Amino acid sequence: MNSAEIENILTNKGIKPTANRILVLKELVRSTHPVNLADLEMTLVPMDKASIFRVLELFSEKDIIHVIEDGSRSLKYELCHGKDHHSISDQHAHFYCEKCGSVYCLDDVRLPDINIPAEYTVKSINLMFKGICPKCSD
Amino acid sequence: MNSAEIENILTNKGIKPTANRILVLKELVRSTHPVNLADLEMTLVPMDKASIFRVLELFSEKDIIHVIEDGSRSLKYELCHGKDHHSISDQHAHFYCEKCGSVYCLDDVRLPDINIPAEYTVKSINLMFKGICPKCSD
DNA sequence: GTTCTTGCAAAATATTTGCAAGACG
DNA sequence: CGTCTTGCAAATATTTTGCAAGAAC
Repeated sequence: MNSAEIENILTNKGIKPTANRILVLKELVRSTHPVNLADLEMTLVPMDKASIFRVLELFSEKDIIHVIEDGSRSLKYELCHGKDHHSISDQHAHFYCEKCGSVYCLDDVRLPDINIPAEYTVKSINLMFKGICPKCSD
Repeated sequence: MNSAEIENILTNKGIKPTANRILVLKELVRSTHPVNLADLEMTLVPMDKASIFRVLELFSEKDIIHVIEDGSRSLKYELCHGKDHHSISDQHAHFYCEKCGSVYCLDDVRLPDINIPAEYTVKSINLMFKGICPKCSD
């Protein structure tokens, strides 16, 4: 994905494409795993933690990224993969390895049918499996 | 559930039933919603936060309780309901209200079929819906 | 010049550990 | 005694906010 495409995503969501926002989005596009704030802080060295945080907050509001709670005691962020970069159906399951701390996307695990009472307005879904990953069980 | 039964649960799991542990377990039995450390700290006033924490840690290891991450930025604890006070199938979905912070147990939502690769050892599952609860959408 | 964005510093929130005193057997 | 448990205090880890300087338009 080139810079023009990155900027398009932002503009389409009504976000002004500042340098910092492009940096963060580029990094999220590049990432194959969900990443946390500390990860991004290391990758985007010139940028301040608080600024990264605020960009992520913005992206989350605008449904560009998903926020994942994997039990590692730190939030992880991941690009939405949906065509319009957001939909509940886009949300997929994750596997958190309790040993190495890696998070894997389990694209093949279907989210369950949502048969919860209509009075509940569902905005997002998090399905998290925890245990030991293949690498660590060797 | 009376004190003898509470003590039995502990003894059956190989846990010495100290006064503190009985206190915490009783409170968890009484709770209809998952509770966090701060909740327990208020309910069990004479008891120290660190001690509660360590009891919860122990209970979690011994599969007496589930630890739930609902996105509220604080862990919630809930008694396992399984016959033997633990099984993955016992784990059910939860709904977190982003407005009032309540967590509801959605006993009717089935966990999805676990068709993830066999190389992954699944130890626990967290299925979390987030949005607005009936009370808050009125 | 008014609004939006950024960096620095620090606050706020939660979790987790060190250690010595006390309980238990 | 020796081990396990507890309370107090403090360390850690992360997220989140206040504020002033700077950039954008």
